[in-house]
Formats: sequence, structure tokens, C-alpha cells
Amino acid sequence: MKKTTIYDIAKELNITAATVSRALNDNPRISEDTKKLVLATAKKLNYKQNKLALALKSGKSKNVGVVVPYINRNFFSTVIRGIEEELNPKGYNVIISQTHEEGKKEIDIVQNLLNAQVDGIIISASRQSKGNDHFKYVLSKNVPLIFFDRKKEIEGISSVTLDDAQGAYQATKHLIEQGCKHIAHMTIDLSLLIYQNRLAGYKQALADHGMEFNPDYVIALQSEIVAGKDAAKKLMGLPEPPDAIFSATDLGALGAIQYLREIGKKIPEDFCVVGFSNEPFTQFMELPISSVDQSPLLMGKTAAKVFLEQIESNDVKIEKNVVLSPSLEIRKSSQKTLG
Amino acid sequence: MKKTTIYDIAKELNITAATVSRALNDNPRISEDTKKLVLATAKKLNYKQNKLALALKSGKSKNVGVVVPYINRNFFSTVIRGIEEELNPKGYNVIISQTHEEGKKEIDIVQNLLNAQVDGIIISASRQSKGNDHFKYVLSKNVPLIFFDRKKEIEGISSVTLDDAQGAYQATKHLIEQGCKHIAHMTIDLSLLIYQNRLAGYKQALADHGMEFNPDYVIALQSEIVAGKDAAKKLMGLPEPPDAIFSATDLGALGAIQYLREIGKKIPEDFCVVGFSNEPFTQFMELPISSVDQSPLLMGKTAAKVFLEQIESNDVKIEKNVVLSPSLEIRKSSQKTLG
DNA sequence: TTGTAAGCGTTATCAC
DNA sequence: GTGATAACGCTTACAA
Repeated sequence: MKKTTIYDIAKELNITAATVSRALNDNPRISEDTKKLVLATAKKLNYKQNKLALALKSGKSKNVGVVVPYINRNFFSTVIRGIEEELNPKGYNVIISQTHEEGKKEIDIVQNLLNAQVDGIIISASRQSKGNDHFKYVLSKNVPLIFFDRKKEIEGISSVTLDDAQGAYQATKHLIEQGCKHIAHMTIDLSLLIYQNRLAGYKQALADHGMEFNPDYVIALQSEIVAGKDAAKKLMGLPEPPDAIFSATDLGALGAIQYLREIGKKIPEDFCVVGFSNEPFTQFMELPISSVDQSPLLMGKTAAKVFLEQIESNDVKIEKNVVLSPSLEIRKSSQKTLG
Repeated sequence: MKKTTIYDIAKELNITAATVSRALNDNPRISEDTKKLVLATAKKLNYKQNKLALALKSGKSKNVGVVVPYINRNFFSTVIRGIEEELNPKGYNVIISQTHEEGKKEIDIVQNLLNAQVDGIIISASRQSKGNDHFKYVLSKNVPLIFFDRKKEIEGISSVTLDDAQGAYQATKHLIEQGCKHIAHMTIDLSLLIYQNRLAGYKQALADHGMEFNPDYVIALQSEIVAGKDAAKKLMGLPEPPDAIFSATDLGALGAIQYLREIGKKIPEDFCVVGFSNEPFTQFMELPISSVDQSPLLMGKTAAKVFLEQIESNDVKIEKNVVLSPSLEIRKSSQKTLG
């Protein structure tokens, strides 16, 4: 079955394609009669607009590229869902790509999206992202670029991030208020801004409450449960072991909890733990884990809105940096006192 | 910065756009010299092929639509990841859309993807999918359509699914072998084929082992933990309560376990539970939950391969139905005996 | 080996 | 109010 074009409709009605186009676009200079006729035959011939032709002509593909490290991480897939829900009603499609945290892949993907004439790119930088040239290049092509969660400091590029420091501050403060005296911190990759900020928030909270910062209490791990267990073991082997852990990841928190229970620690009575990300599993556990929520759905929607603003204002270089506030979800793993 | 086209290169070299095009496409009839020259100036002018123009001309957009109920479900996002990993290296982009389980949205999305001239559609039918006309329509446009996981029986349409019955059979058989005498089954929506098949596998396993099927032991719930709890409560209130549950979802299994522990049941000693989907959280729990793995990554890759085959064979109507074998992951929640 | 010109399906700018 | 025509950027017969 051949695809019907506006020419087919034109031929059918003995008018010209231009008229058909105008009628379909509800151009006021077209008579109601012809409009009705065109619409009717369009339906009859099952006409569907070819978006590619429109895109080529207009220079707008109505596609937006979304780039994440991995798609099957709850945080990222939920951000994408937020973006989708905001952009689809406006007629945009979302093209997703994953970098697998590779810097090279990130460059390729951005280039590829540009070739595909996307109208914008919404991206969370990969862990090994190299340089900023590919990002600046996007701007030079007049294509809006918006960072979310993991940003890079580049002039003229907007971002939607979480106030990681504040989240860490809240978590640490909460632990202090629970009466914890020696709070350790598990982190991942301190070359990433988000983890630097979480560390900073942790430190700040300690300082604000007259507690000393102990470098031995900060331990970096790979985002895995096993690593969390090992780290907890290490911490508990210190001359003065901690009585609480604020982990920059939920899996780290989980691993720590597993180890602590193995050695007979009672949680939250003897030991408190707070994670970060509010992954779904944290609430499913028999011992639900307190965690800092990153509101990924809102982050996605916000990033999409920033994109739309840039498109509408027609100025790619407007830098807008939205910082979302985290919210601490207090659960059993850190709740000594009720209420 | 204006985008450079092959015309810009042509002008620069005082040749014609056609020659440039051929040179870039490594056409053997172009002299090595001009090729080199073209490539060099292409690089110099920072030329990037406009995929839209290519798509319009060739009729192939190099985009594939992937449609799922929700993207932020581990199963679906992992299938998408599989599709991506298979298709990206072949130069395809993946456009994702979510139906939110709505039949109407499914129709709109399919139509929209067709307008966008996708080269194929890979879809898991929405729960409330209405009719088959929109699917048949895709075929009539000569666009390959592939179902995964949730399929519809339509002649000429390929699918990649899991052998749900076999998975259910394995799970039930395993429970029987653990010595369970009264095995209940939690399901969700029996209007969906996958749940029908899981029920069938459960029944078959019972029959094959001389156990009677008791309709009171089958209970349908919404895919939520609370519902799982309630259902477990109901089951335990029966004159002859079960001593095992095979749940068609992991969340259902989790809810059941929570209730059972509340009333003091020892798992797996007194009661065994097996879930379905092998969601990540099942292994994180303090009491890891046995579950049937659906190998979503493989499912995605396989669906992508089937799509590629259809594209290459140039015949949309080749029906190929791949059925993947599930594998039961035995964990503590159902492991009375070791080994 | 390279140039010419048509065509993919739209929309926009002139005309009339 | 409608028609002709050019243009978006690329590929591809057909010529030369």
C-alpha cells in the first residue's frame, strides 16, 4: 500500500498540493468548502502527514535526544518518564541513548543526535565524560542543551540538578538528632560533582553541630552491595567505630546494613543508616531504609520545561540553573525515636 | 553557525554536489584524488550528514519505535536496553513511548510512529489494548512490527515471548519438591495471556504430580504489596490454609511474605514463596525471594534481531515466534533443603 | 570519472 | 481563495 501524499488528495479534487497543504493547516485564506472537501478526502485516502518531509523543510525534527549512562536504572528511567510526559503532549518524540558511562560513546551519541537533527538534547554527563568541546559544539549549532543531575560547568548551558549538599546535610543532621555521635560517610566517585557535594553537605552538618570531621570515617566504594559490606567491616574495625553511616548510595547503605546485622548490631537502636536516592527497594525491605529522595520525575519534567522555554524564547544561550530540593524520607533504619 | 551541506563542499572544490555525495559514500567510480579532497574539505568545513534529508530520500528513517506500558519498570527498561545495544551499532536510533497501559494511547502512539516514518515498531501490548486494527495497519504500511512479552495473536506478526507456562511449571514443581502440600497461586489480570499461561503452568505442575487443583487457592490482585498482604491474609483464613504460594509477580510475593512474617510464620521452614520476574529487589532482601527470571536483556536483543531479519529479508509478513525459556532462581524464600 | 536533473513530501512566497 | 514554483539536503539514473 503506497503512502498517500498531499498530491494524491490534490489530484482527487483537481486542486493543487499547495491548497491541500493550506487546508490541512487550517489557513484562514482557504474557503470552508475546500477545507471540508480536503479533510474528507484526506480521511478517505487515509492520509498521514510525513513528518520527515516537514522536518526537512522546517528544520525542526520534533525529536529530542535524551542521554543517560544507563536506561535501566530506576533514577534515570524515571527522569526519562518525566521528560516524556512533559514533551509528548507538545508533539515531541524522545530518542534515548545510553553512554554506559563511556566518554567516547557520549561524544559519538551527541554527534549522532545532531546529525539526526534533534531539536534539543537533555543529558546526564557520563562518569568518564571527556572535555567539553562536544557540548559547546551543540550550542554552536543552536541546539538547546540541558544537563540534569550530573552537570558540567559550561557557560550558557542550563541545568536541572538536585541540591545534593542540602540532601546530605539533612541526612546527617537527622542522624545527629537521633543522638548518633560518630557518623561515617560512604561515597563513590569523588571526581563527580554530585558526590563532592554530598560530602560537603555531610561535613557542613557536622561542623554546624560542633562535631569533628574524621577523615577515617569517609570511605569510597563502587556502587555495589558487596563493597558496602566491606566498607562497613572496615569502619567497624576502627579504634573508635562509628555508630551511624550516611551513605551516598542506597546499595551502599544496604550492604552496610547487611554486614551490621551479621555482626549482631541492632538497627536502629545501636546503629543508624541513611542512604541516598530513595530507590524503590529501600521501602520494601523488612527494615525499610531511610533515604534522600531525588524526585526524578520532577527533575525530568523540569528539564523538559527548561528545554521548551529555550525553544520558545529562541535563544539557546540563556543559562538557567534549576536546583531542586531533596527530601529526606525517614524510615526505620534511622528512627530511634518515634514521631 | 550555518550547517554545512554537500553544496558547500562542492562550491569549495568547484565540483558538483553529486560528486561530493558519491565521494562521501565511497562510490568506486570516483577517483581517489577527489575522494581525498572531498573528505578533507568535509572535515575542514565540519560537514555532518543530514539524516533527515537522507531519510526523506531513501524512505528509511533509521529510527525504530519501542512501545512499552511504562518505561520505569525494571523489566521494560532492561528490554529497551537490550534493543538499544543491538540496534545502535547498526545505525538505528530508538524512539521510546509509553502507553500507561491505555488502549487509546497505544493507538495514538503507533499512528504517531508511523507518521515519523519509523523503520519498525517493537511493542509490548498495553493491558487495555483495544482491537487489532492499528497493528494490522502497521503491516499494511510495510513496516515490521514485533511483539515482545505481551503479544497479540495476529497472523503475520512476529513475537518474542517468554514461556510463562514453563516458568510457572518450574516454580510450582520446585515448591512440590520442597515438600509443600498446598500451593496457592497469586495472579493479576487473567485477561492477559501471560497470566493465563502462568496459571496454566501452575495447574499442569499440580496435575503432573497428582495434586488436586483448588480454585480457592487462586487469587487475583493488583500488582501491589498491599494487595499481596491482603491476599495472603485471605488465604491463611481458609479452612485449609496453604503452605506455599507461587505468585505471578514479585511484589505480590513480597506482600505475602510480609504478612506471613507478621503472623509468625517461619519462611522457608513453615511456608515457601516463589515470585515471578526476578526483580532486582528480590535478591537484596534480608530474606531473598526465589523468582522466575524473564531474561529481559536477551528478550530485547532477540526482538531487535527479529526486526533486523525482517528488514534484511525485505518481507514484513514473515511470522517468527521466538519463545525464550525462563530460569528459576532459587533463593532462601523457598529453600527448605540445602543444595 | 564527473555533471545534470529529477525526486523524496512539505511549506512559503509570489502571483493572479 | 487558489495556483505555480522554489526550497529544505540528499541520492541516483542518465548523460557526457
